[in-house]
Amino acid sequence: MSIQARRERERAERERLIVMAARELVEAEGWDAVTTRRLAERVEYSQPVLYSHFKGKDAIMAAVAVEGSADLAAELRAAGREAAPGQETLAEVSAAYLAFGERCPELYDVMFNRVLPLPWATPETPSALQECFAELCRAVRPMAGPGEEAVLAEVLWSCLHGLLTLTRNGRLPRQDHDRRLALLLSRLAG
Amino acid sequence: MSIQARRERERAERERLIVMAARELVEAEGWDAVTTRRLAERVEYSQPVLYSHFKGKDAIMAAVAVEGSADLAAELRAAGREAAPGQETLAEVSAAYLAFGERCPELYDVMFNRVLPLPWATPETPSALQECFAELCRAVRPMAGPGEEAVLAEVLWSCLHGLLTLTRNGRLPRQDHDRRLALLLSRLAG
DNA sequence: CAGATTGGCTAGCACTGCTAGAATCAGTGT
DNA sequence: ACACTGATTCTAGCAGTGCTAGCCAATCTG
Repeated sequence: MSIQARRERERAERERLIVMAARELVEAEGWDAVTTRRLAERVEYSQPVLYSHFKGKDAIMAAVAVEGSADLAAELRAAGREAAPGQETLAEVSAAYLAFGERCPELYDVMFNRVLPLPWATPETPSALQECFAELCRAVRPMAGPGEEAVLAEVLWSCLHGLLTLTRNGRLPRQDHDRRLALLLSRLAG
Repeated sequence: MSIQARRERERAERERLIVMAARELVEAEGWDAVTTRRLAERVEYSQPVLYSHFKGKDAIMAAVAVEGSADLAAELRAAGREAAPGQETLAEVSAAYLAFGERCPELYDVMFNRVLPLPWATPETPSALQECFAELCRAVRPMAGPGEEAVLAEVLWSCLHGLLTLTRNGRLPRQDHDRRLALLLSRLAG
Protein backbone atom coordinates (compact mmCIF):
# COMPACT_ATOMS: atom_id res chain seq x y z
CA MET A 1 0.00 0.00 0.00
CA SER A 2 2.77 2.42 0.90
CA ILE A 3 4.39 2.23 -2.47
CA GLN A 4 1.20 3.25 -4.18
CA ALA A 5 0.86 6.09 -1.73
CA ARG A 6 4.34 7.25 -2.61
CA ARG A 7 3.53 7.11 -6.29
CA GLU A 8 0.43 9.18 -5.83
CA ARG A 9 2.42 11.65 -3.80
CA GLU A 10 5.00 11.94 -6.55
CA ARG A 11 2.25 12.34 -9.09
CA ALA A 12 0.62 15.12 -7.13
CA GLU A 13 3.99 16.80 -6.72
CA ARG A 14 4.60 16.68 -10.43
CA GLU A 15 1.16 18.07 -11.12
CA ARG A 16 1.92 20.99 -8.85
CA LEU A 17 5.17 21.46 -10.74
CA ILE A 18 3.33 21.60 -14.05
CA VAL A 19 0.88 24.21 -12.85
CA MET A 20 3.70 26.25 -11.32
CA ALA A 21 5.70 26.15 -14.51
CA ALA A 22 2.66 27.09 -16.55
CA ARG A 23 1.98 30.03 -14.30
CA GLU A 24 5.56 31.26 -14.47
CA LEU A 25 5.53 30.92 -18.22
CA VAL A 26 2.24 32.73 -18.71
CA GLU A 27 3.21 35.53 -16.36
CA ALA A 28 6.61 35.98 -17.97
CA GLU A 29 5.75 35.67 -21.65
CA GLY A 30 2.01 35.52 -22.01
CA TRP A 31 -0.55 32.96 -22.95
CA ASP A 32 0.72 32.43 -26.48
CA ALA A 33 4.14 31.50 -25.16
CA VAL A 34 2.68 28.64 -23.16
CA THR A 35 2.96 25.76 -25.58
CA THR A 36 2.77 22.16 -24.48
CA ARG A 37 6.31 21.60 -25.74
CA ARG A 38 7.84 24.48 -23.84
CA LEU A 39 5.91 23.53 -20.75
CA ALA A 40 7.04 19.92 -21.00
CA GLU A 41 10.64 20.99 -21.45
CA ARG A 42 10.35 23.24 -18.43
CA VAL A 43 9.22 20.44 -16.14
CA GLU A 44 11.77 18.13 -17.75
CA TYR A 45 9.27 15.58 -18.98
CA SER A 46 7.95 14.76 -22.40
CA GLN A 47 4.80 16.27 -23.81
CA PRO A 48 2.42 13.34 -23.31
CA VAL A 49 3.00 13.43 -19.56
CA LEU A 50 0.98 16.63 -19.46
CA TYR A 51 -1.97 14.79 -20.89
CA SER A 52 -1.78 12.11 -18.23
CA HIS A 53 -2.43 14.85 -15.68
CA PHE A 54 -4.75 17.19 -17.56
CA LYS A 55 -7.28 16.69 -20.28
CA GLY A 56 -5.67 19.38 -22.39
CA LYS A 57 -4.06 22.77 -22.37
CA ASP A 58 -7.30 24.40 -21.27
CA ALA A 59 -7.43 22.28 -18.16
CA ILE A 60 -3.88 23.28 -17.27
CA MET A 61 -4.75 26.93 -17.65
CA ALA A 62 -7.87 26.43 -15.57
CA ALA A 63 -5.65 25.13 -12.77
CA VAL A 64 -3.42 28.17 -13.19
CA ALA A 65 -6.49 30.39 -13.00
CA VAL A 66 -7.62 28.81 -9.75
CA GLU A 67 -4.17 29.27 -8.25
CA GLY A 68 -4.14 32.89 -9.33
CA SER A 69 -7.54 33.40 -7.76
CA ALA A 70 -6.21 32.30 -4.42
CA ASP A 71 -3.58 35.03 -4.63
CA LEU A 72 -6.12 37.62 -5.70
CA ALA A 73 -8.44 36.65 -2.86
CA ALA A 74 -5.62 37.02 -0.36
CA GLU A 75 -4.71 40.45 -1.67
CA LEU A 76 -8.30 41.63 -1.63
CA ARG A 77 -8.72 40.41 1.91
CA ALA A 78 -5.53 42.17 3.02
CA ALA A 79 -6.72 45.38 1.38
CA GLY A 80 -10.08 45.06 3.11
CA ARG A 81 -8.50 44.62 6.53
CA GLU A 82 -6.11 47.52 6.11
CA ALA A 83 -8.81 50.00 5.35
CA ALA A 84 -10.65 51.79 8.11
CA PRO A 85 -14.12 50.30 8.30
CA GLY A 86 -16.55 52.28 6.23
CA GLN A 87 -16.27 54.01 2.88
CA GLU A 88 -12.53 53.45 2.58
CA THR A 89 -12.89 49.74 2.07
CA LEU A 90 -14.38 50.11 -1.38
CA ALA A 91 -11.49 52.23 -2.62
CA GLU A 92 -8.85 50.01 -1.08
CA VAL A 93 -10.28 46.77 -2.40
CA SER A 94 -10.85 48.26 -5.84
CA ALA A 95 -7.28 49.51 -5.94
CA ALA A 96 -6.01 46.09 -4.91
CA TYR A 97 -8.06 44.43 -7.64
CA LEU A 98 -6.76 46.78 -10.30
CA ALA A 99 -3.20 46.49 -9.02
CA PHE A 100 -3.37 42.74 -9.33
CA GLY A 101 -4.58 43.03 -12.90
CA GLU A 102 -1.83 45.50 -13.75
CA ARG A 103 0.89 43.49 -12.10
CA CYS A 104 -0.07 40.14 -13.64
CA PRO A 105 -1.93 41.03 -16.80
CA GLU A 106 -1.47 37.70 -18.49
CA LEU A 107 -2.50 35.76 -15.44
CA TYR A 108 -5.52 38.01 -15.09
CA ASP A 109 -6.39 37.30 -18.70
CA VAL A 110 -6.40 33.59 -18.07
CA MET A 111 -8.53 34.01 -14.98
CA PHE A 112 -11.24 36.26 -16.36
CA ASN A 113 -11.04 36.66 -20.10
CA ARG A 114 -10.41 33.20 -21.48
CA VAL A 115 -13.18 30.69 -21.80
CA LEU A 116 -12.23 27.92 -19.41
CA PRO A 117 -13.75 24.59 -18.39
CA LEU A 118 -14.56 25.87 -14.91
CA PRO A 119 -17.89 26.25 -13.13
CA TRP A 120 -18.63 29.89 -12.31
CA ALA A 121 -21.14 31.19 -9.85
CA THR A 122 -22.31 27.75 -8.78
CA PRO A 123 -21.76 25.75 -5.61
CA GLU A 124 -19.00 23.80 -7.37
CA THR A 125 -17.03 26.95 -8.07
CA PRO A 126 -13.51 26.62 -6.62
CA SER A 127 -13.43 28.24 -3.21
CA ALA A 128 -10.64 30.63 -4.19
CA LEU A 129 -12.94 32.18 -6.76
CA GLN A 130 -15.83 32.36 -4.33
CA GLU A 131 -13.59 34.14 -1.85
CA CYS A 132 -12.67 36.80 -4.39
CA PHE A 133 -16.32 37.56 -4.86
CA ALA A 134 -16.97 37.47 -1.13
CA GLU A 135 -14.35 40.18 -0.63
CA LEU A 136 -16.06 42.36 -3.21
CA CYS A 137 -19.32 41.82 -1.37
CA ARG A 138 -17.75 42.95 1.88
CA ALA A 139 -16.42 46.04 0.15
CA VAL A 140 -19.80 47.19 -1.14
CA ARG A 141 -21.77 46.21 1.96
CA PRO A 142 -21.87 49.72 3.50
CA MET A 143 -23.39 51.28 0.42
CA ALA A 144 -25.75 48.49 -0.64
CA GLY A 145 -29.46 48.74 -0.18
CA PRO A 146 -31.31 45.81 1.35
CA GLY A 147 -30.93 42.64 -0.70
CA GLU A 148 -28.80 44.24 -3.38
CA GLU A 149 -25.36 43.51 -1.93
CA ALA A 150 -24.56 40.63 -4.27
CA VAL A 151 -25.84 42.46 -7.32
CA LEU A 152 -23.88 45.56 -6.41
CA ALA A 153 -20.76 43.46 -5.96
CA GLU A 154 -21.28 42.00 -9.41
CA VAL A 155 -21.66 45.48 -10.82
CA LEU A 156 -18.48 46.65 -9.10
CA TRP A 157 -16.65 43.62 -10.41
CA SER A 158 -17.88 44.28 -13.94
CA CYS A 159 -16.85 47.91 -13.82
CA LEU A 160 -13.38 47.17 -12.51
CA HIS A 161 -12.97 44.39 -15.04
CA GLY A 162 -14.05 46.64 -17.88
CA LEU A 163 -11.80 49.45 -16.78
CA LEU A 164 -8.88 47.09 -16.47
CA THR A 165 -9.25 45.26 -19.76
CA LEU A 166 -10.06 48.29 -21.88
CA THR A 167 -7.07 50.09 -20.46
CA ARG A 168 -4.80 47.12 -20.80
CA ASN A 169 -5.47 46.37 -24.43
CA GLY A 170 -5.11 49.97 -25.47
CA ARG A 171 -8.73 51.01 -25.86
CA LEU A 172 -8.54 53.56 -23.05
CA PRO A 173 -5.57 55.88 -22.55
CA ARG A 174 -3.74 55.10 -19.35
CA GLN A 175 -3.36 58.71 -18.46
CA ASP A 176 -6.86 59.38 -17.13
CA HIS A 177 -7.12 56.09 -15.32
CA ASP A 178 -7.23 57.60 -11.84
CA ARG A 179 -9.91 60.10 -12.76
CA ARG A 180 -12.04 57.31 -14.18
CA LEU A 181 -11.66 55.20 -11.08
CA ALA A 182 -12.46 58.09 -8.75
CA LEU A 183 -15.55 59.01 -10.73
CA LEU A 184 -16.73 55.42 -10.86
CA LEU A 185 -16.36 54.85 -7.15
CA SER A 186 -18.02 58.10 -6.15
CA ARG A 187 -21.02 57.35 -8.36
CA LEU A 188 -21.29 53.73 -7.25
CA ALA A 189 -21.21 54.82 -3.64
CA GLY A 190 -24.25 56.88 -4.47
CA MET B 1 -4.25 55.17 -67.18
CA SER B 2 -7.72 53.68 -67.29
CA ILE B 3 -6.49 50.15 -67.17
CA GLN B 4 -4.58 50.82 -64.00
CA ALA B 5 -7.69 52.43 -62.56
CA ARG B 6 -9.68 49.33 -63.36
CA ARG B 7 -7.06 47.17 -61.67
CA GLU B 8 -7.14 49.23 -58.56
CA ARG B 9 -10.90 49.10 -58.56
CA GLU B 10 -10.82 45.32 -58.83
CA ARG B 11 -8.26 45.15 -56.08
CA ALA B 12 -10.35 47.28 -53.79
CA GLU B 13 -13.37 45.18 -54.57
CA ARG B 14 -11.50 42.01 -53.70
CA GLU B 15 -10.30 43.55 -50.48
CA ARG B 16 -13.86 44.34 -49.55
CA LEU B 17 -14.75 40.76 -50.34
CA ILE B 18 -12.05 39.47 -48.02
CA VAL B 19 -13.19 41.61 -45.11
CA MET B 20 -16.80 40.64 -45.73
CA ALA B 21 -15.95 36.96 -45.81
CA ALA B 22 -13.87 37.29 -42.66
CA ARG B 23 -16.70 38.99 -40.88
CA GLU B 24 -19.23 36.38 -41.93
CA LEU B 25 -16.89 33.64 -40.84
CA VAL B 26 -16.11 35.17 -37.46
CA GLU B 27 -19.76 35.90 -36.74
CA ALA B 28 -20.87 32.44 -37.76
CA GLU B 29 -18.18 30.28 -36.21
CA GLY B 30 -15.96 32.44 -34.07
CA TRP B 31 -12.46 33.75 -34.20
CA ASP B 32 -10.79 30.35 -34.10
CA ALA B 33 -12.66 29.26 -37.19
CA VAL B 34 -11.19 32.10 -39.21
CA THR B 35 -8.09 30.51 -40.66
CA THR B 36 -6.27 31.93 -43.62
CA ARG B 37 -6.98 28.78 -45.57
CA ARG B 38 -10.71 28.80 -44.98
CA LEU B 39 -10.85 32.51 -45.68
CA ALA B 40 -8.93 32.08 -48.93
CA GLU B 41 -11.20 29.26 -50.00
CA ARG B 42 -14.23 31.41 -49.22
CA VAL B 43 -13.10 34.23 -51.48
CA GLU B 44 -12.00 31.70 -54.09
CA TYR B 45 -8.38 32.76 -54.13
CA SER B 46 -5.25 31.17 -52.81
CA GLN B 47 -3.84 31.95 -49.38
CA PRO B 48 -1.00 34.27 -50.40
CA VAL B 49 -3.46 36.68 -51.99
CA LEU B 50 -4.59 37.63 -48.50
CA TYR B 51 -1.08 38.74 -47.70
CA SER B 52 -0.91 41.00 -50.73
CA HIS B 53 -3.82 42.94 -49.22
CA PHE B 54 -3.11 42.72 -45.51
CA LYS B 55 0.05 42.39 -43.50
CA GLY B 56 -1.35 39.40 -41.68
CA LYS B 57 -4.37 37.88 -40.05
CA ASP B 58 -4.39 40.59 -37.39
CA ALA B 59 -4.69 43.29 -40.01
CA ILE B 60 -7.66 41.51 -41.57
CA MET B 61 -9.37 41.29 -38.22
CA ALA B 62 -8.62 44.95 -37.58
CA ALA B 63 -10.48 45.77 -40.77
CA VAL B 64 -13.36 43.59 -39.62
CA ALA B 65 -13.35 45.41 -36.30
CA VAL B 66 -13.56 48.80 -37.98
CA GLU B 67 -16.45 47.62 -40.11
CA GLY B 68 -18.23 46.31 -37.04
CA SER B 69 -17.69 49.62 -35.30
CA ALA B 70 -19.52 51.41 -38.05
CA ASP B 71 -22.54 49.18 -37.42
CA LEU B 72 -22.32 49.66 -33.68
CA ALA B 73 -22.09 53.43 -34.09
CA ALA B 74 -25.18 53.41 -36.29
CA GLU B 75 -27.14 51.38 -33.76
CA LEU B 76 -26.09 53.58 -30.88
CA ARG B 77 -27.08 56.67 -32.81
CA ALA B 78 -30.46 55.21 -33.66
CA ALA B 79 -31.03 54.32 -30.01
CA GLY B 80 -30.05 57.82 -28.96
CA ARG B 81 -32.50 59.42 -31.37
CA GLU B 82 -35.39 57.17 -30.41
CA ALA B 83 -35.17 58.03 -26.76
CA ALA B 84 -36.91 61.04 -25.38
CA PRO B 85 -34.28 63.64 -24.63
CA GLY B 86 -33.14 63.41 -21.04
CA GLN B 87 -32.57 60.49 -18.72
CA GLU B 88 -33.96 57.91 -21.14
CA THR B 89 -31.07 58.26 -23.53
CA LEU B 90 -28.61 56.57 -21.19
CA ALA B 91 -30.77 53.49 -20.80
CA GLU B 92 -31.56 53.25 -24.50
CA VAL B 93 -27.98 53.61 -25.65
CA SER B 94 -26.72 51.19 -23.01
CA ALA B 95 -29.30 48.65 -24.03
CA ALA B 96 -28.31 49.05 -27.67
CA TYR B 97 -24.66 48.55 -26.81
CA LEU B 98 -25.35 45.39 -24.84
CA ALA B 99 -27.71 44.10 -27.50
CA PHE B 100 -25.01 44.47 -30.10
CA GLY B 101 -22.57 42.53 -27.95
CA GLU B 102 -25.12 39.80 -27.36
CA ARG B 103 -26.14 39.54 -30.98
CA CYS B 104 -22.59 39.46 -32.39
CA PRO B 105 -20.44 38.16 -29.56
CA GLU B 106 -17.55 37.07 -31.71
CA LEU B 107 -17.49 40.28 -33.67
CA TYR B 108 -17.59 42.19 -30.42
CA ASP B 109 -14.66 40.16 -29.18
CA VAL B 110 -12.59 41.14 -32.17
CA MET B 111 -13.53 44.77 -31.75
CA PHE B 112 -12.85 45.19 -28.05
CA ASN B 113 -11.07 42.21 -26.54
CA ARG B 114 -8.38 41.25 -29.00
CA VAL B 115 -5.14 43.15 -29.19
CA LEU B 116 -5.19 44.69 -32.63
CA PRO B 117 -2.82 46.89 -34.64
CA LEU B 118 -5.18 49.85 -34.46
CA PRO B 119 -4.73 53.30 -32.94
CA TRP B 120 -7.18 53.89 -30.11
CA ALA B 121 -8.12 57.19 -28.59
CA THR B 122 -5.89 59.21 -30.88
CA PRO B 123 -6.64 61.52 -33.81
CA GLU B 124 -5.80 58.67 -36.18
CA THR B 125 -8.45 56.43 -34.68
CA PRO B 126 -10.86 55.27 -37.42
CA SER B 127 -13.87 57.54 -37.46
CA ALA B 128 -16.30 54.69 -36.89
CA LEU B 129 -14.69 54.03 -33.53
CA GLN B 130 -14.71 57.70 -32.63
CA GLU B 131 -18.39 57.87 -33.44
CA CYS B 132 -19.17 55.02 -31.06
CA PHE B 133 -17.51 56.92 -28.29
CA ALA B 134 -19.23 60.14 -29.30
CA GLU B 135 -22.60 58.46 -28.91
CA LEU B 136 -21.71 57.35 -25.41
CA CYS B 137 -20.70 60.91 -24.62
CA ARG B 138 -24.06 62.17 -25.82
CA ALA B 139 -25.79 59.62 -23.63
CA VAL B 140 -24.08 60.68 -20.42
CA ARG B 141 -24.15 64.42 -21.13
CA PRO B 142 -27.25 65.17 -19.01
CA MET B 143 -25.74 63.63 -15.91
CA ALA B 144 -22.14 64.74 -16.28
CA GLY B 145 -20.60 67.47 -14.17
CA PRO B 146 -18.64 70.22 -15.88
CA GLY B 147 -15.63 68.83 -17.73
CA GLU B 148 -16.28 65.23 -16.80
CA GLU B 149 -18.39 64.20 -19.78
CA ALA B 150 -15.61 62.32 -21.56
CA VAL B 151 -14.44 60.60 -18.41
CA LEU B 152 -17.97 59.59 -17.51
CA ALA B 153 -18.46 58.20 -20.99
CA GLU B 154 -15.30 56.14 -20.58
CA VAL B 155 -16.58 54.85 -17.27
CA LEU B 156 -19.92 53.93 -18.78
CA TRP B 157 -18.16 52.17 -21.61
CA SER B 158 -15.98 50.23 -19.18
CA CYS B 159 -18.94 49.16 -17.09
CA LEU B 160 -20.97 47.99 -20.05
CA HIS B 161 -17.96 46.22 -21.47
CA GLY B 162 -17.25 44.47 -18.17
CA LEU B 163 -20.86 43.47 -17.71
CA LEU B 164 -20.99 42.12 -21.23
CA THR B 165 -17.77 40.14 -21.23
CA LEU B 166 -18.12 38.67 -17.76
CA THR B 167 -21.63 37.56 -18.61
CA ARG B 168 -20.66 36.24 -21.99
CA ASN B 169 -17.80 34.05 -20.87
CA GLY B 170 -19.75 32.55 -18.02
CA ARG B 171 -18.36 34.47 -15.07
CA LEU B 172 -21.68 36.11 -14.27
CA PRO B 173 -24.99 34.24 -14.38
CA ARG B 174 -27.21 35.55 -17.12
CA GLN B 175 -30.24 35.48 -14.96
CA ASP B 176 -29.63 38.66 -12.94
CA HIS B 177 -28.38 40.64 -15.90
CA ASP B 178 -31.25 43.12 -15.94
CA ARG B 179 -31.00 43.83 -12.24
CA ARG B 180 -27.29 44.52 -12.63
CA LEU B 181 -27.86 46.89 -15.51
CA ALA B 182 -30.63 48.76 -13.72
CA LEU B 183 -28.54 49.15 -10.60
CA LEU B 184 -25.52 50.31 -12.57
CA LEU B 185 -27.44 52.93 -14.52
CA SER B 186 -29.24 54.29 -11.52
CA ARG B 187 -25.99 54.70 -9.61
CA LEU B 188 -24.12 56.17 -12.56
CA ALA B 189 -26.90 58.69 -13.06
CA GLY B 190 -26.23 59.80 -9.50
C1' DC C 1 3.70 39.11 -82.77
C1' DA C 2 7.89 38.80 -79.42
C1' DG C 3 9.32 40.51 -74.86
C1' DA C 4 8.79 42.34 -70.25
C1' DT C 5 6.25 42.57 -65.99
C1' DT C 6 2.86 42.04 -63.00
C1' DG C 7 0.23 38.84 -60.60
C1' DG C 8 -1.43 34.46 -58.41
C1' DC C 9 -0.37 29.91 -57.30
C1' DT C 10 2.12 25.64 -55.67
C1' DA C 11 4.81 23.91 -52.31
C1' DG C 12 6.93 24.23 -48.16
C1' DC C 13 8.68 25.99 -43.45
C1' DA C 14 8.37 26.07 -38.56
C1' DC C 15 5.17 25.79 -35.38
C1' DT C 16 0.71 24.36 -32.76
C1' DG C 17 -2.30 20.74 -29.66
C1' DC C 18 -2.74 16.16 -29.24
C1' DT C 19 -2.14 10.77 -29.53
C1' DA C 20 -0.89 5.78 -30.91
C1' DG C 21 2.31 2.50 -30.05
C1' DA C 22 7.08 1.33 -28.96
C1' DA C 23 10.37 1.15 -25.23
C1' DT C 24 11.84 1.29 -20.63
C1' DC C 25 11.49 1.22 -16.10
C1' DA C 26 9.58 -0.48 -11.63
C1' DG C 27 7.85 -4.11 -8.48
C1' DT C 28 6.79 -9.09 -7.96
C1' DG C 29 7.33 -14.14 -7.52
C1' DT C 30 10.36 -17.89 -7.91
C1' DA D 1 19.70 -13.44 -8.22
C1' DC D 2 16.84 -13.51 -12.04
C1' DA D 3 13.29 -13.59 -15.29
C1' DC D 4 8.61 -11.86 -15.76
C1' DT D 5 4.77 -8.60 -15.86
C1' DG D 6 2.52 -4.45 -15.84
C1' DA D 7 2.42 0.33 -15.47
C1' DT D 8 4.58 4.57 -17.17
C1' DT D 9 7.23 7.44 -20.09
C1' DC D 10 9.01 8.56 -24.52
C1' DT D 11 9.53 8.65 -29.66
C1' DA D 12 7.38 9.66 -33.69
C1' DG D 13 3.70 11.26 -36.07
C1' DC D 14 -0.99 13.48 -37.48
C1' DA D 15 -3.66 17.22 -38.94
C1' DG D 16 -3.82 21.68 -38.48
C1' DT D 17 -1.98 26.80 -37.97
C1' DG D 18 0.18 31.58 -39.99
C1' DC D 19 3.15 32.89 -43.30
C1' DT D 20 6.58 33.04 -47.51
C1' DA D 21 9.95 31.85 -51.39
C1' DG D 22 10.03 31.02 -56.05
C1' DC D 23 7.89 29.26 -60.14
C1' DC D 24 4.42 30.01 -63.93
C1' DA D 25 1.07 32.09 -66.55
C1' DA D 26 -1.69 35.66 -68.04
C1' DT D 27 -1.47 40.52 -69.17
C1' DC D 28 0.11 44.74 -71.16
C1' DT D 29 3.88 47.23 -74.01
C1' DG D 30 6.68 48.26 -78.10
